[in-house]
Amino acid sequence: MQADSLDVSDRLKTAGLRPTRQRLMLGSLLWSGDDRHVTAEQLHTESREANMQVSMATVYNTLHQFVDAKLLREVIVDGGRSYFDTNTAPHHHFLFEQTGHLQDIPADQINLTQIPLPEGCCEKYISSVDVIIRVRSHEAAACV
Amino acid sequence: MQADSLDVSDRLKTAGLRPTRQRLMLGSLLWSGDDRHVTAEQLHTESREANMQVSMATVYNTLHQFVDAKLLREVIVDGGRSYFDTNTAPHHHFLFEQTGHLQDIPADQINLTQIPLPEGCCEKYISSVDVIIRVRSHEAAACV
DNA sequence: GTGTTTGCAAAGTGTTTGCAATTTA
DNA sequence: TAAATTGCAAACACTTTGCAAACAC
Repeated sequence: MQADSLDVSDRLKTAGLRPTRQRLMLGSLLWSGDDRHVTAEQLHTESREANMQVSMATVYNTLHQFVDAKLLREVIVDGGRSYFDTNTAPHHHFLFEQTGHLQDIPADQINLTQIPLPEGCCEKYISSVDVIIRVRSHEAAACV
Repeated sequence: MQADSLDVSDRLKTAGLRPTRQRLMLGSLLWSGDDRHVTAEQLHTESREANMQVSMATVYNTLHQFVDAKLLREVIVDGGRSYFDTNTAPHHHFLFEQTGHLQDIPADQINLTQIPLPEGCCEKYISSVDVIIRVRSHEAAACV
């Protein structure tokens, strides 16, 4: 599951993005483990912790380039901040309200075979169906 | 379906909110017709058009008081702006991406009888299940 | 070398807040 | 009159942008 920097480089090239120092580093932070949900702020902090200088502007620009290139998906669950999700396959999310953390829900765990369509619209105009299950308590909630 | 100002006044009193000039006016804009999805900006514009002076700060404060009092529901579908939904019953939304408009989907049109739960969590910790169906084309899209 | 990318600082957007003046009960 | 509410202006958090310097190919 570990994606080394060669993979990141290839990924960028395939997407038509030059493998610059900054993109390689942000990409390796994003893709060197399990699927993640990060904010621009978090990623910026991580890159500073890794002693790699990247400006906030570049973090934002890069994240959006990755989204445009379908290397990431943007998830909006609360006003103010965007999450960037390394899982680009269709799926859904738990949102833990206390912490703001997201957790993936595989698409097949939610039955959405019969979605409604608005007046005069057909399936091919649906760009996505997003389900967010908001969880009041914290992640490891004991269920009484 | 028309809610006159007496209704608004009653609604506010029941919710424990004093029926001030501003709340009565915003309430009557919100509740004098079909269910609506408005932004703070829109509501502020509407109140100015009705020749009623209300400050932006008061629009925001009032909307949040209404949300806290369960007279409204806040819907977040894109970063930056919040929508306030006069339909407080459980339901879902179409989001028309071109216009940013929302349209209600009655809860019973989407089958969500078997929702998954995160590790160590039970139904009673679920505060809501929100489905957003994003529609690429405009509202009156002809389907070829 | 040429076009792309970066990073700073400034501007932008939507929202929240402190506090004095006003209004409500 | 006492407590709640309003509105201004300033502060806020997050994000975007213009442009000169740095970089990749």
